[in-house]
Amino acid sequence: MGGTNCNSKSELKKGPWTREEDQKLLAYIQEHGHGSWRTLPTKAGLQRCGKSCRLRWTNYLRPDIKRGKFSTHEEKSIIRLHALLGNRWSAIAAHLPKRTDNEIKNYWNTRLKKRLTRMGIDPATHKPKSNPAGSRHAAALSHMAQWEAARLEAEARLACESKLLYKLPLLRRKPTSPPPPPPHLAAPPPCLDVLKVWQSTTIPSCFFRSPPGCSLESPTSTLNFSCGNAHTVPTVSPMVTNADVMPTNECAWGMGRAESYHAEAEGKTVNSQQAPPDAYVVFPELPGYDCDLAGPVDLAAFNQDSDGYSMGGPLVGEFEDGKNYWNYLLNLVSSPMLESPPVL
DNA sequence: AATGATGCCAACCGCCAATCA
DNA sequence: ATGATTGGCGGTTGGCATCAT
Repeated sequence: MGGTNCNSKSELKKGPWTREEDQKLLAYIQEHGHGSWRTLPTKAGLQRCGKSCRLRWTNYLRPDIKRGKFSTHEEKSIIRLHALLGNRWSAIAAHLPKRTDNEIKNYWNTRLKKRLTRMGIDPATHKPKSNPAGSRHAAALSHMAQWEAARLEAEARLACESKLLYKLPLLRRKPTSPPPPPPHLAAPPPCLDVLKVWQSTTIPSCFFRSPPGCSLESPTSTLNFSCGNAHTVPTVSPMVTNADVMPTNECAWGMGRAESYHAEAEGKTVNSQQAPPDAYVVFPELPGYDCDLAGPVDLAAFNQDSDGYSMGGPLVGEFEDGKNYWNYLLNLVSSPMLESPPVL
């Protein structure tokens, strides 16, 4: 077993790839596509196992891979995505365009994990290891624990509801809406990835069926929330009606019909259109809004950070000067004054 | 300059789930 | 229904580069 088994034939080459091997693999795939990875090495004239070829392609040779230093925003994204998703690198990579899961995993293991550890945060749980009570850090990290608990609760619930949604489309609230798309058109079952909650204020993949013209597809991940080219990452402001809100102990998750959206990229509006008829949005409870959400709600309005990125999350507004929790915490991470561990 | 420690990252390994025959 | 095959994922390792002593 073990995928395209690399152990069965001892004559197969291992170790670093040479330029010649890269060129062979690249040339073959560009001409024929990869097809079956098992048979590819023979056809391409490579003394490698198919699995090795696949990894070399997905992690290194693919033309749509962005390499090099991670930007500050990417770094922030990895941290908060990890807080939401844990070590699900492919899921994280699905939300970082052009980055591979391997690269993100390496970056986390070699840098971000250590940085969090230095701050006294357990990188596995994003909770404080030991912290003096009453400190600003402790307060922040206690919210992190609440967020984590809410995440788990929501994830479990949404996993159940994702099954129901196929049987009970529209949550029994919208009898005039169309049935779910046929299997060949359907997106993956909604909300198994709880990150859609976070995404719902940021990108159109919040729609169960995404609108055209956007993509957050990872070069490696098969978790496909994408729908087109990946040149830009638009900010999308869905308008939601007929929402159901499901409160939990600390926050609430909502689900509503996506009436319309407009997308922005590179600082300007690139389109404005009706949402697909079967598009739905999952979103965190909007602080200050009535849970019944009688009218349309602009999700983009409730939570953006100073960089203009939507931050999402149920804890907005609990911090002074309007900064949301995640932004606050991420600023802690990147703050030079916190390079050393907190004073005990 | 030599050597050991540490950082970094490409690649490998083993497991799992989906698909196929 | 079942076993084999395949592709994908996350954890781990090997080896090179850089830093510290």
